[in-house]
Amino acid sequence: MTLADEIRDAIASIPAGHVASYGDVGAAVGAGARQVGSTMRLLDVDVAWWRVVRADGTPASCHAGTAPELLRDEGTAMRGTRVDMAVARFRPKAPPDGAASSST
DNA sequence: CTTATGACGTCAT
DNA sequence: GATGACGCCATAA
Repeated sequence: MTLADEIRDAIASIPAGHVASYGDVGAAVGAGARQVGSTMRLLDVDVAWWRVVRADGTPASCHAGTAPELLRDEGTAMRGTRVDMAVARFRPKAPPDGAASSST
């Protein structure tokens, strides 16, 4: 099990109409915010990356132009071109004790 | 082993 | 509200 797998699982658990910040996903997998983004790009995970936005609701920099449209299509609460984190914010799960270690 | 980069986060200006 | 700067940790070379 690697960060990419943890990240993929965490993002896959995000319901339509909601989003999670890289920080939330990072915490859920026991990693940092940047690790989520960089690892995903490098691993090319096939997940709903558009449901993963920055802490302030701005879409990921590499999809900053397409994410808002995908989010609105799912009924995500939006604030202009950004996501209304006050409503659409979703936490994949609580910070596990084994995700960071991935021993088992 | 070290150096460099990054789909980020928060504070200061 | 937007931009600049530093810190964070994992991955690649």
